[in-house]
Amino acid sequence: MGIKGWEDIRAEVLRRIRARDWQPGAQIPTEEDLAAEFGVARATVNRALRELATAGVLERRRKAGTRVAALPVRKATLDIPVIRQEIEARGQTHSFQVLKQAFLEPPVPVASRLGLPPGIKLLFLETLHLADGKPFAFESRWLNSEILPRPMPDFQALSANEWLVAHVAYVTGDIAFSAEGASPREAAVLGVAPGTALFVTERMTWTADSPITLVRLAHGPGYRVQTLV
Amino acid sequence: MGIKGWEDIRAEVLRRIRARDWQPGAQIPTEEDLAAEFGVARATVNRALRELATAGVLERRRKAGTRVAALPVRKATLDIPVIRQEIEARGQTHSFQVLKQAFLEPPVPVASRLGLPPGIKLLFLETLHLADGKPFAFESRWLNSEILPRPMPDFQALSANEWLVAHVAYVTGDIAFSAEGASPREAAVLGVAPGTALFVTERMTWTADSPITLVRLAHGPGYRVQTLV
DNA sequence: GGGCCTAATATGTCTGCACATAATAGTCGC
DNA sequence: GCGACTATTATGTGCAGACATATTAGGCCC
Repeated sequence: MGIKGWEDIRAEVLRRIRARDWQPGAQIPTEEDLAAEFGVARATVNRALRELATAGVLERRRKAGTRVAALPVRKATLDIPVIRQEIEARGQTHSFQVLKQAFLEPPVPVASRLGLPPGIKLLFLETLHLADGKPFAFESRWLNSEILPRPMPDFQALSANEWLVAHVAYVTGDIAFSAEGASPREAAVLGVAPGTALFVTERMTWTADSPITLVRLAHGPGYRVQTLV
Repeated sequence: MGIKGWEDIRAEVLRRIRARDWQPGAQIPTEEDLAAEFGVARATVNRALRELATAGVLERRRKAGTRVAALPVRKATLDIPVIRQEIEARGQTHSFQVLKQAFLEPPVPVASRLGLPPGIKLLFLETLHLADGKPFAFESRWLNSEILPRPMPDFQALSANEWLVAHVAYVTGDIAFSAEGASPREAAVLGVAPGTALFVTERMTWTADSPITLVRLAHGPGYRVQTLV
């Protein structure tokens, strides 16, 4: 029984917060005090409190101490899997069709978001992803062609996303979600009425030096992104 | 110069992965080897690799060692702020109107998602959130009335969300995002055309023992949820 | 080869100590 | 009282060593 490890300490601290022993905004005892109370080393308490701080439950500042977050900015973590995995996880079969592939000059907003000077040509790909043969998501991708090898990979055979994951350096990037009405083209491709609410995911990725790709994924009705906190 | 702390080690490991010195799926040296190479303690390497593992870049298993994630399931963290903070962060002023407040029997899906037997009455609130006086989001909330004090707080004065944050034990919950067409009522309240694509956030929260609230927030056009990885 | 047990091994965690760092609280001079 | 400096303090990080635990690899028997 009793407190055994940092996870127990995290649980106990959470319990006290939930039980309102420690109220939002209030200061909690120092690491040293807690370490003494639980009979563990300070490093162990530190680990537990640090985890709670990155989860947004606690706010910590040197010298000022640790307090319970007053307005808990909930930090939700989402898993963003590769689209094939996402479909297969539902027990469906993934397939895709490349609808368009061309070197184009990107519109100015795209170029500027990628940090590229206007006038450079990028590889533009339009892909329809299917789950069990039914339209699942419509992908439009701008791809920095400088990172591609010669000859170019065959994106008809392996989706651009998976090729990138396997062959290009691991990337950082940001993701944005929004809702948009289906354009006539999107409506036709996805088989829905124009104006239908689509869930749109936009991802931009880059390496340290250069941008890689800007993807827009439009998902048909019924699509949800879910989080378990 | 040189490696100084766990953050430097994390950066160096990331660099090697990006440079494809260590390829996706490949095994990387053990903590002990890396500690020797960098001239630090194993605990320091452990800290760096652990962070990369929780970020989804590495996969670690006891005895089996550490390898670069083959299909990096990107883990994105989102900040879910209180709506007032969200609006004020844009430099706008938040206000809200309670459009409806009543004790109602919830529809079966709502009751079952909250884990409540059918027939129980819940407090139902409809609130319109405004940013600089313009409609920002439409909130529909089912609230477990058992957790409310007598007399009931005045939700016309303080939004239900903020009252909960301040007065109810810290909660866990899950969040889901989707896109939906505006119902006639939502369209009227938000001042958009019916069928307009709305970005919908659904949150359910509960304490250890009992459910607290189920909220549906419908955001007007232009709303985005963004992540910095 | 198949199945079971055992040893080896990499990560996971803890301790006790130390020093670094940021930020507050207090002190001093005026 | 005010401003600048200094001391104090809580957290942040580091180290070396130890033991725990999960999992694999190898050996053994059949």
